[in-house]
This record gives sequence, C-alpha cells and structure tokens, in this order.
Amino acid sequence: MREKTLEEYLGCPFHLAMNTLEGKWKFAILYVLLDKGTLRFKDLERAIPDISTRMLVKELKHLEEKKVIVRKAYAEVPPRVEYSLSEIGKSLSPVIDSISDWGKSYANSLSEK
Amino acid sequence: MREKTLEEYLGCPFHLAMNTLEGKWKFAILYVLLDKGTLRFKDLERAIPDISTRMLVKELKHLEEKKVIVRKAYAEVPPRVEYSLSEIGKSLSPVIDSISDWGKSYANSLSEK
DNA sequence: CAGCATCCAGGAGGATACTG
DNA sequence: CAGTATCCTCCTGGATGCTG
Repeated sequence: MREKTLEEYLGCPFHLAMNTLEGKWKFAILYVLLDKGTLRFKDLERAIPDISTRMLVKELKHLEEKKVIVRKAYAEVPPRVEYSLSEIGKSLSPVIDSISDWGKSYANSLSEK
Repeated sequence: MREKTLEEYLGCPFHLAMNTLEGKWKFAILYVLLDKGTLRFKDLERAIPDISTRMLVKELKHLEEKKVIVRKAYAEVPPRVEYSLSEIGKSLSPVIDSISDWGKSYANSLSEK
C-alpha cells in the first residue's frame, strides 16, 4: 500500500494536469505540435480533419492560457498566426507516450483472449 | 519530426486508451484500487467522498466491461461485492505516474514566473 | 487567413428516493 | 450492502454564417 492518500496523489498536480489536458482535442493538438513543431491555424485545421473551427479556437485558447502552447501573430495581410509548444508543453511527450504504450499492451491483452 | 502520422499515433491504441480512461472519476477509482488492492462498493464510495452512487456504479461498470477492473460478487446476505484491478489495469500505474509527474513540473514552472 | 457570433442537440453528471 | 430508477441541469461540442 502506498503512503500517499488519494488527496495527496490526485490532489494538486494531478488535477492540475488533467484540467489542462481535458477536452476532446487537446491530445491531438499536442501531438501534432509535438510532431511538426510550429503550425499556422489553417495547418492545424488540416492536420486534424475532424475538428471544427470553433473547437480548434477554443482548445488553442485554453492551451495558450495554460502556458502549454505559444501563439505568435504577425502583423501581415493576410494574417499569419503560428502556434508552437512551450517548454513545459514539450515535456508532455512522456505522458502521451505512456498512454500510447498502455494502449498498445491493452489492445494486445484484449486480442489474446 | 517523427515518422508516424497523426492517424497512426493517435489512431488505434491511443484512442483505445483514452476511451477507457475518459470520465470524471476513472483516475480516482483507478488510483484508489492501485493503492488499496481490493475494495467493496461501499469502501470505494467512502474513499472517493464526492462521487455519487450513480456515477460510481456507471464508472465501475464501464471499467469492468473494458476488462480494466474485476468484479467479484459473493452470494451472501448482506451482499458483498469486491472490486480489484485486472493485470492490465495494474499496468496503468506508469500512466498515472507520468501525468502526476508532469503536473508537478507544470506547477513549478507556473510558480516560477 | 484567422478567427468570432449564434443557435442547437446530446450526453455527462448531480440529487433524491427506492429495492432485494 | 449494493445497487436501481427518475428527474433535471449544465456544459461540451457540432453546424453555419459572418468579419477584419
């Protein structure tokens, strides 16, 4: 039995993390940015075909407020806005990997039976 | 740039994982079972004070269908039902840890500025 | 191009009361 | 004890059209 309580374990950092990663499209956006580095709004929309404009805007805004991604707007016409991961955003890689890894062994364990 | 596409990476195993872990209380239940090993329904309710009976039933049922937890009912009066993690359920520990770890460094990076 | 405004449906999740 | 059964609210997310 672990020594930490539910409160300590799931308490602050865990819920903080879940809070910023919650939402249908967060991981997709994160992965694409992890993959490509920097993308414009339209490119993100193309990279995640099923997302609606409204949702992409909302999720990006949320991630930006949470300091996970960085938004850089250029004063040009037509407008250009580039999104990339912050340092803390890049450090999410192990999280995505561990979930993906678990998913693989989970899929295996399901097909074995 | 990674070689996998969004489809390959987020495609099957990742979404499979997210699917079974989705929901407000999944991680809380998982953590408590990881912590205590085996618990009766009422004990789970006590361990997660804010959850409603309805939600606990739903989440447990979902996790059982997904083969992540094991339900064992005893033919007694009053009834006794015990929940525990399956092998694949126990292997979720790294996922929970990586999220929790990221949450910690995230909290640090927020407070530094 | 990079969004914002609006409307809308469906589902997640809460509160309460009841049963074998 | 271990759930069911209802009812209800709010929020997520989709569709569409418009703007600087």
